[in-house]
Amino acid sequence: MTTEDFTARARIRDAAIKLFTERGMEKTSILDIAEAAGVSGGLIRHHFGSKDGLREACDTYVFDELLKFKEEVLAKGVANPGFLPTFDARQLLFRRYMGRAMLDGSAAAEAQFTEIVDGTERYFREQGMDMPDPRGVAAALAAMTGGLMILQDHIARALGEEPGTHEAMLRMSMAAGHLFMNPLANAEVLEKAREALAAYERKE
Amino acid sequence: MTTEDFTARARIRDAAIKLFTERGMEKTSILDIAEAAGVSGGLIRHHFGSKDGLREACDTYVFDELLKFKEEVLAKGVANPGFLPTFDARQLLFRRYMGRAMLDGSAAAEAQFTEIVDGTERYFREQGMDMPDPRGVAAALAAMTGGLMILQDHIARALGEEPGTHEAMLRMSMAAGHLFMNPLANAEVLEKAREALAAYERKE
DNA sequence: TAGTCGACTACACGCACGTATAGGACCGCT
DNA sequence: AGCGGTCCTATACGTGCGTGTAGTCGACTA
Repeated sequence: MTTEDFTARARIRDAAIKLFTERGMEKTSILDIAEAAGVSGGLIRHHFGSKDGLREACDTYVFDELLKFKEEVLAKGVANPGFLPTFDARQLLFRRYMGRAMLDGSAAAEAQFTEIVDGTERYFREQGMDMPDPRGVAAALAAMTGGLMILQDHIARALGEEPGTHEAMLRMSMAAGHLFMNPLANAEVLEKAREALAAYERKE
Repeated sequence: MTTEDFTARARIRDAAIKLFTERGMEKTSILDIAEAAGVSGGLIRHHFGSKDGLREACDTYVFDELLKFKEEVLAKGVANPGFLPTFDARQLLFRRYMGRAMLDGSAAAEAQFTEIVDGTERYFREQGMDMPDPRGVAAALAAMTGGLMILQDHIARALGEEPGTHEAMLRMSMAAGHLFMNPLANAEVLEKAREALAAYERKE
């Protein structure tokens, strides 16, 4: 966290990121953002040209911030492949934003996804991890962690926890960690999955 | 697949599910759906009352269809816990629809998520699988598979495959299968994750 | 033939929202 | 003082879209 930025432009951007994340792009009007940022609607146009311009600015900002954080972590020597639990509220928000942005089809979000996959694949190879399709696994992993981010409120609700709370995040992270560190399927289930796949192959 | 339903009502519902899934609820107008279904906009209102009514109808329909499929699978004696690969196009569409619906915050989608978590947790217990927080793991698993569904186009793109094709789905499924059946982290990474978590715990 | 009912269309209303414009307040410069 | 530029507000415009209404057509009933 550098020095706080209290300019109207920054306030608008932050409010937009928050509201876009919570409600989605379409359900958030410029006036909503203006109100949340304590400015007039016109000022948003002045600074960002249009709603789409604001969205692009948010995309690249979030993208850059996440990249910065990643480099920071790497500089510390922690070989973080992207799936370790992170609790920083700001970063959680940004990851969620990216999740939504991917659904709305933003260029920056697509680039971000590819970037994550690239990095994870590289990590797999550097660690000398043995798997049949490293890039495929990296992509699946990125989507899964994306699902955790995007659906975190639903997870909390299903667990009877208050969404966004410390407890909910902790429990989710521990559960995800468990999944990543323990094989889920036993031999029997594995065999059934193989059969199902083979049946499909035969049919088409 | 039972006998096809070619009534205007069914055509509207199917078109709505398709467009809602592809573009999202907000970006799809009633007129778009009407055109896709080959009817007038007014007829949608006649049958479903409002756009929200149409959305609810879609929700419950998709919900029911997925439930039917699940029962079908269970009747066949396949102990499918919900994370085995499924390639049926219709079902894939429905799962994706649910993923989007969860983000838009629909009551039916929330119920569906909880239902999946319930079923998965029950499965864990029936199989006697040993884990510290079965419900937490079930919820995380549901969110992860949800992420795979929702972000499947991005996965395909990152893999250089055409979205929605046989190859893309197969590769994604195999990769996901690999993740579920093999521990991802080695002892070193595991230790680092623990440290990160402990550091967070100390701070807050 | 007359009457009713559901399926369906055409069309107009009203509102919300993105966009555009004009102008005021404040600041730095000469 | 005068001037230009930037930040910011207030307000008006256009339009896309959900909604409401009126009305047509065909099937069924008596």
